[in-house]
Amino acid sequence: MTQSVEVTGNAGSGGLGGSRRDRLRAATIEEIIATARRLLVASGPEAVSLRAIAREMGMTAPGLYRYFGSHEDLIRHVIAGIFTELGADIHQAIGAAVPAHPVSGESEDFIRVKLTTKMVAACREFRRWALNHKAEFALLFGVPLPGLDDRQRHDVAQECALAFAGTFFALFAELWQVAPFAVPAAGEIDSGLLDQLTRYRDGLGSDMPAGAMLTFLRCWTLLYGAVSMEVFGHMSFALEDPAPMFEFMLSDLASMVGLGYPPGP
Amino acid sequence: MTQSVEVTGNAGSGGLGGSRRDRLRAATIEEIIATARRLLVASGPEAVSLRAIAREMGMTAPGLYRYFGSHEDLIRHVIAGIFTELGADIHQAIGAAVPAHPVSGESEDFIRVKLTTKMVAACREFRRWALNHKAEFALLFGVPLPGLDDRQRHDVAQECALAFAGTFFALFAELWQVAPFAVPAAGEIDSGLLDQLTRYRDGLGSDMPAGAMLTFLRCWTLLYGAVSMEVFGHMSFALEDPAPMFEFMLSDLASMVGLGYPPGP
DNA sequence: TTACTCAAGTAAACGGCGTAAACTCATTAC
DNA sequence: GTAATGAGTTTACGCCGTTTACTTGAGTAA
Repeated sequence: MTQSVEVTGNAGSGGLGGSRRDRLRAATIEEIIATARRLLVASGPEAVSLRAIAREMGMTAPGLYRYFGSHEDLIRHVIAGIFTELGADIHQAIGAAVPAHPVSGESEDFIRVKLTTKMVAACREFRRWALNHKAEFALLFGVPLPGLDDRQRHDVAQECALAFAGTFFALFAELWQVAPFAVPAAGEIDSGLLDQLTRYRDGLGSDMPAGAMLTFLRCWTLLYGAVSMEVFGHMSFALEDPAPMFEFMLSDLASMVGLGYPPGP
Repeated sequence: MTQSVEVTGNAGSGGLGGSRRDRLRAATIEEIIATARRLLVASGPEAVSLRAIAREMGMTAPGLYRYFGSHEDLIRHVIAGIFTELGADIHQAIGAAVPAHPVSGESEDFIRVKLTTKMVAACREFRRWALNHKAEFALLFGVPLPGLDDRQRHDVAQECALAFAGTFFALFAELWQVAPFAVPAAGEIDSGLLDQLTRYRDGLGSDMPAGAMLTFLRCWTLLYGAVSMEVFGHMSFALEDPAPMFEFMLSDLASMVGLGYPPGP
């Protein structure tokens, strides 16, 4: 599932090649982000310094302030790019899981199986990507940059994060439309929570019941927990290889959306 | 549930008081760790520099190398201390949730309710502590220090993390012993996973079935996911106040161990 | 008492970091 | 032809972890 959107060295440098650019052309935001990304992948988060990026591009650190207001601002753009790429990657994985075009008149059971396959593929791809891109995953889903306390303001990264969530949500919504499953009734949900879920749903322009939104978040929590623990090594106190545990968790997840045990990988 | 084990300024300084110590007495490892901890709480993770710690103690940074091999080594000891404190804190919360001493001849239902209460109290306290100690939580449960790739070696922090897990596990084991619940049968579990679970169980000296160990880890994954997402602000894309969602997740968790909907907070 | 040892530091330095201010210089606009 | 501007550079400041070499005071053996 590793596709062309994934990071490639010096993306967009237009044939200049090599790590040092001549001084005939100005740098572009995209080049800077790509360079930062390359450093991140190659040498980890602490290697992504303004000085290192500038060095890699054959310029000096203060020059980067023409393009970004601060180091954090630059990193935020890197994050935004990674979110977008991850979304596309998972989107493609979903498509690749069910290669055949839909045929009108398919049985409901068949559609259900196809959706199960898609869902499972999306989750597996999320884990696979995370394990293959630990530094990037940590940047997106680990401790946030701006400090733990401040509210997130409108921000490139937040925007792309929302778009990424949309990738999963679209699949979930499709599943709900085609093969509705049991979700908590509105009466079972705390009224404050119900309000928030309704707002969230309306913001997404969906018409699913609040209980379905809740189930979406429950699924996401479970998926996030399992993948984060594995990537960050917080599961290793118990399991040396968490892969089969992830598969088991997928069945928990599938049962939450009324699907059977997922097919093997 | 905030108790005496929580961080207090200049813990263990033996009446010296103030931030500058005179040079009549050597520093102790405990003092250094406590100072680092105070900086962490007061000013966040990036404020915990050797220079800042030393400054706070009225000495210079290289002097700390008498006590720790590196900055990372020091932080690891800080982490170990926080794990221990968190374990004690949750242990106390469990005790406080069911204050009465056990009476022989209690009905099984009553015991069950008591255990539900304990379990829920432990989970709630974990969340409460995490939200009140975000920087510390991030250090324990966020992106690990040594980089994402290297295997964890035998280490103070890992040791204390294991002990911390024991706090939850003891409760889980008690629950299982007193009121066994349905767990996946050995036949339903992937054989590789089964092996790992058995090893993990044996390492803990327990005699629960592997399926119960699996359920323990499923519960922990869910709890970790919910709390991490909230503390790190990764839930705010959907919910402004994740508290009622956490309560709902507690009911998911309770049903996994055969308990009813938990009583309100 | 004196000499020796050694733990517990300090001082200075190295290279790296984010960032600010002032300056350079080629391209463009008029 | 000249002024303005974009895209940098130089220099500097104050942080950081870490290393090396030096100091100092307490304890100890003779």
